[in-house]
Amino acid sequence: MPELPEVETARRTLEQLVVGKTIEDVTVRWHKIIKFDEGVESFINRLKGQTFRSIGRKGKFLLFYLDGDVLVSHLRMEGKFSVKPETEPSDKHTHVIFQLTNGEQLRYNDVRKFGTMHLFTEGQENDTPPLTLVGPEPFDEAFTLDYFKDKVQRSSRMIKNILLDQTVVAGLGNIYVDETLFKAGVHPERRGSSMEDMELVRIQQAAAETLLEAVEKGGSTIRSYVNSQGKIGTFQQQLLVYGQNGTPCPNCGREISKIKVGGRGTHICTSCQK
DNA sequence: ACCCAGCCCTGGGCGC
DNA sequence: TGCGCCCAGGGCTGGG
Repeated sequence: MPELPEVETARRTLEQLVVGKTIEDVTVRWHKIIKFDEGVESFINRLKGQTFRSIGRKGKFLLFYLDGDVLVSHLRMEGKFSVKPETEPSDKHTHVIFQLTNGEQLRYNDVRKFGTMHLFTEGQENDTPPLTLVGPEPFDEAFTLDYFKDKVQRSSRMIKNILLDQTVVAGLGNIYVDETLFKAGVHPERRGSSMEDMELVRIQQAAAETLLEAVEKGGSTIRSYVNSQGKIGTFQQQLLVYGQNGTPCPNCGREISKIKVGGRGTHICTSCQK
């Protein structure tokens, strides 16, 4: 499940693979992925002839900058891009194909069909949902303690749910939230209003550190997720609690348990996280 | 204003 | 072998 580190890894890979290449045509096999008010045909027509100029990222969104337009893509659970020769057959989970003028194809593959693509005139993307709903990333200057305190301590929500809220802090998903809360020694079901300043500082540090380390390792490869080159990240090898239920806590040796928080599988050490 | 359940999807794992 | 069921989950929508 791509979170910030996996999306950043995809961004870096795609930058090497598509920048400078031109879209000749687009095939959309699953229309619901395309979130464009004027319709899929119009989406396709606007993209034809545009060249990829650069690739950015905001939270978990990929931003493909073209000639005046920006394609904004969210991979959700299992979306992935790849670049293949047009002669290579596509599989049944390839839902959007960008035919490039050099004989290659940028393909969007998504088993669950949860991913989305928006198209904006460049400059308008940040003033329109979904990007207006993306808050600061853990290592952004805007993610100050005062900002974080304001969002957390006035809330009765559970801290895990607050951290998963992309308007509060962008980039964390289920895996890295569990890792962050473990490192910070905070129980995921703690209410925002009960959080002390020092605990919030620890969470901020743990979130930034966890995401940056994971980016360095190329992200985590859990279940089917592999990056655009088909290569796998290695951060899953150093996950401290996610998916580690039943194994000893790396800190105290007691068993990691798995509970449900807000409907999501949650991994904790009940002795280290209070 | 806030919060949560339900929904979108499919493949894998399970019990029978 | 195959069927039915449940689970995984990010973000949006609708209802309370």
